[in-house]
Amino acid sequence: MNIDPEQCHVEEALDIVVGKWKPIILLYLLKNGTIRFNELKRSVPNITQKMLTKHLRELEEEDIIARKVYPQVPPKVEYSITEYGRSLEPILEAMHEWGTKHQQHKRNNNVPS
Amino acid sequence: MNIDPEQCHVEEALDIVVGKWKPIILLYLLKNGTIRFNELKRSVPNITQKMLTKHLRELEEEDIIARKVYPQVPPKVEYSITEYGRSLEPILEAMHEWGTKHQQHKRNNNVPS
DNA sequence: CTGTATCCAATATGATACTG
DNA sequence: CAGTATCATATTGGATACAG
Repeated sequence: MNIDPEQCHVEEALDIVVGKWKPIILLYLLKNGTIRFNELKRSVPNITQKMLTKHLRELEEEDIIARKVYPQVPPKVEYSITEYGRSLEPILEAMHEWGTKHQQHKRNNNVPS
Repeated sequence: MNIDPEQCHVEEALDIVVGKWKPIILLYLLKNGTIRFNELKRSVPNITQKMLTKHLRELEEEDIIARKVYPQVPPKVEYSITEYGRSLEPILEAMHEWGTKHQQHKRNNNVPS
């Protein structure tokens, strides 16, 4: 470990990825490339419009995703992962793998969830 | 990307590492191996006893850190990272590196923080 | 020294109704 | 279709006092 705790930037990465629905939103965007608002809403069970909008705005603000509006009625808005946003992929994969193993670890040790 | 969003386990990993002071606590433990409660409290500026205790309990519960009590007066309690806890190190390093680059990315694009 | 307990403020999330 | 506005609840974290 060579990270100096005094000047660690783990938080900056966490800020992007933390939020009740952000990981799953990111996974859908990484998987599909481009997806419409309602399509995403249907894909993420139980998410409210408010939270979907909020998370999408935050990710857009950080240049992780792009928002494309088609000026038509009814409106059509497409979201996609940016080139830059794809740099998060290894981290999400690492967390997914660790999380999977952690579930197993807890089962092996009868740790109450 | 080959993670199925429907069965993603990113959350399980995030749960461990999310919390206002958890990353810096983990970094100190990874760096020092063993550290006493008050030493840790002094190392993490502004943290309250309540939050330090809470985070340490949560990490212990997940088998990331170990707590050793020396039955003496005044009490002495040492915290250390477990073998298993060390498996988080690559993820923290990856996030730290990504976070560092992200700060630079934002500066390059004049993104308001 | 290593905690707990209590009360309080801030933030995150949810439910629901409304709009161009 | 893709949002916004409003009100309510839940969770997180902080301040402070106290205890073995």
